[in-house]
Amino acid sequence: MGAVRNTRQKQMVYDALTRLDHPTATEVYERVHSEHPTVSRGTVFRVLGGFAAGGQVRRVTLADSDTRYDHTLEPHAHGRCRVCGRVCDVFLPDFSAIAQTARSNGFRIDGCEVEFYGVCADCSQKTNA
Amino acid sequence: MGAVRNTRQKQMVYDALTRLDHPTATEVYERVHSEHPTVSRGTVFRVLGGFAAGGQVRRVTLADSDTRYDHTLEPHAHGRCRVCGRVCDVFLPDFSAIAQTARSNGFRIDGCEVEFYGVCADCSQKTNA
DNA sequence: CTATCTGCAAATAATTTGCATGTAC
DNA sequence: GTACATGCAAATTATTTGCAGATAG
Repeated sequence: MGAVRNTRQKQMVYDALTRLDHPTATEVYERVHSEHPTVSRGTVFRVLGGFAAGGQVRRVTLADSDTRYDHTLEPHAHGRCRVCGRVCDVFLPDFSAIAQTARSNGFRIDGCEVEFYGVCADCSQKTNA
Repeated sequence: MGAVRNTRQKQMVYDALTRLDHPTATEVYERVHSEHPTVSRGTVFRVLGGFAAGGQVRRVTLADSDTRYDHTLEPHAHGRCRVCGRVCDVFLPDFSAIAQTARSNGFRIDGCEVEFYGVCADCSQKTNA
């Protein structure tokens, strides 16, 4: 009981996730569905939810948009470009100093989600050219 | 043209916001509506959106929940307690080191939203008591 | 006065869910 | 064979929007 099964749909969802850039569930659905029209919306949402619960993918909630999914598990923050809207990965130095400050506020940190706003490398280049 | 007007509804929404702890738009609506049944859902959503656009309040998007609103404008991060679910304010040391690291990734930071997960002071105390 | 705002109710849009059928193991 | 997974379509839920009447300045 409780055994998670490996299905074609799960493989297709995971595959689409790796080919897309921080997609929403609907974007994953559209990608999978365009290639395999029998796959349903409900399945894509359920599969992504299962992946997130199982830790195979990371669920990302950023401001002003739907829930996104990220196949990169290495801890990292996200940057939202104010010009093109793209979501970029931002790797950070370690958080020990922050965790310590938070602890002095009484909050014991064991995980985090960080979203930065700014301008991505591509847009920065175009603007300054 | 474009002048923003001061209305009773806006005052009530702002007042409810300050009395609630990181509420969702629906929670603000329920609070306002319970005291003034004529105020509509649409108005509360519109007023909160206007406040956020005007910078009078901060819109906060955290994982696994609806959009929340925060009347505290001083820059700060949020902690989500894994025990009681409460959203706590977490004030951070300055981000200059992080901003510099991000810049070396090509992303120019000009704002951020941070959510930490962990255990809040109250729950920490109860657990260890 | 008149541009902005509000109330209402209908429209959107993301996500969830019930149920009968399909299929991994 | 059987428990878990899927497809479908309906249900939920947060949020948005059109429009006619109300009101702030």
